[in-house]
Amino acid sequence: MRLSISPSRPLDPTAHIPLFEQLKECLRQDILKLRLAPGQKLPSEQKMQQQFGVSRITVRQALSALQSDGLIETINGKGSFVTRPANAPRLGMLSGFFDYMRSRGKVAQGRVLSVRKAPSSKLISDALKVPAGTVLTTIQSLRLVNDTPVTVGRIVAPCALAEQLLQADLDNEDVMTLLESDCHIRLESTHIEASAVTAGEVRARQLEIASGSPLLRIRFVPHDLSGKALIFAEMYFRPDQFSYRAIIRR
Amino acid sequence: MRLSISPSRPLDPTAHIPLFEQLKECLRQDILKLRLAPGQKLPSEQKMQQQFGVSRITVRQALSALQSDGLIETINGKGSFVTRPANAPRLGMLSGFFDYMRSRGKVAQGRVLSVRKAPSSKLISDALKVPAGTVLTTIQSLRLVNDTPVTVGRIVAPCALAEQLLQADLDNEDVMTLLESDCHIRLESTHIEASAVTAGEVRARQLEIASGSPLLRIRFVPHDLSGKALIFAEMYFRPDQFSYRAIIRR
DNA sequence: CAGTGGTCTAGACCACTGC
DNA sequence: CAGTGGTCTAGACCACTGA
Repeated sequence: MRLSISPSRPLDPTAHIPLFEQLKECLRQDILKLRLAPGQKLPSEQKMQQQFGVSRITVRQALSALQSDGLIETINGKGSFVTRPANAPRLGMLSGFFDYMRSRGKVAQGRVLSVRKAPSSKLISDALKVPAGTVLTTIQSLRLVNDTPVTVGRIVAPCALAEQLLQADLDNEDVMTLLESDCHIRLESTHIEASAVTAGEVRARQLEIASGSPLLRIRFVPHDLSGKALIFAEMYFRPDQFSYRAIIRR
Repeated sequence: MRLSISPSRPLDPTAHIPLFEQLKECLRQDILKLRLAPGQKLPSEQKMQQQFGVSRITVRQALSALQSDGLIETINGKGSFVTRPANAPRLGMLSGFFDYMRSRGKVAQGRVLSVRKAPSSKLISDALKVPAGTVLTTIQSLRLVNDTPVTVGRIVAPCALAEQLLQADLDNEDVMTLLESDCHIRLESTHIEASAVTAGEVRARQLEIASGSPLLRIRFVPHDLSGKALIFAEMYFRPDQFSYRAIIRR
């Protein structure tokens, strides 16, 4: 049996970095690099004391920090476990469009309209912090609830990531959920911008409303734990069918 | 010298509640009830050890919990201090409308249009969790940036709180900021709903746009640390002048 | 029952602050 | 310099889990 943890004694008491920080960072890397997979049990506190040659309080200090970062959860009498990305708190309602609708007994469906590769515009390369003109994949999609169109939008992502998303169940799950569950990415924060626009000819037809109607536009850019922007998503909502809700803490 | 803390020995080792929890709750109450004012220094860890008869680690466990709740901040070599509400992290951009505009070199002004008392509608009594028909005060206001109208909206609040807000500088500061700084309320979370609507005659005239233009509507309901809803605010923004931005973590 | 995390103690050394 | 928080140790007892 091998609960793999990096080298048994990576800690350097002479460094100017606290031991518990070193231990935390060590475990953090194990988790991010999937050496410790989601759901997996960490070694017991006693094991870590011996393995790293530190006191229990130091071990617990590291675990406590990881816990408040949402990377692990500890259960009394059982142990500490790597959290599954899907367990992470919801990023506003946006990550739960499908969940939200389904929980209200509505039938939600998605449909990919088109997939294209093209050099990125300035708006998007700024948001994703890639050089202007980088070739990115754009996925256009439509979502319906009870056969009524609710939102059209696009996801712009690096081609490799877009491939992964397209192989996943983009028709029945939210992008944010897929990033976590299928792409094994842990989201740290999401930048959101909300505005209102007038529906043009194309979007009006897609959403089955009169051209000139108001639409709620939401752009969101999720970032992973290292702070990297992952995708640029832009959705246009029929305001009579959906409003965006979020709870912002502190 | 009197660094007042509730009774010197409120802790009950025989209770089924951890000592650090009891100490935390004790300090928390002191802070919420303003026995410890914002900015004030807490007794040193050593003092608290003696005063409450617990070990230093237990004291630190309580302080650490208060710190992650945002109630205190500790500074090496100086001590722990009650955070000033204004120091609390911003609740999205909404709490910083004026700050945001000013930081971009724009001149932002507010203007109270009207103040009225009336029984609350269902929408609002649901949001504030007060009985339907409770008499509340509604404050209508307009905000301009560089003499261009940007947003009209209303704040609905219990009459006592509305009085406090009206006596404060509602023309130059955000409601959320005033709740913290002038009303000494600590905000814990804010529920936000964003949608898009068509400007009617009245709002179109107020915002100096064509009737029928799209408007961004944002409703927000801030809650204090005890979970009580404080006010109901609804703002209509000209989307060409302002878009709502927020960062949602984890 | 053994293994696990939850809580707590007493005591130590260090780095930082301000006088 | 004294006072403060930051880190760390060794050891203890408890409550919870699962075989």
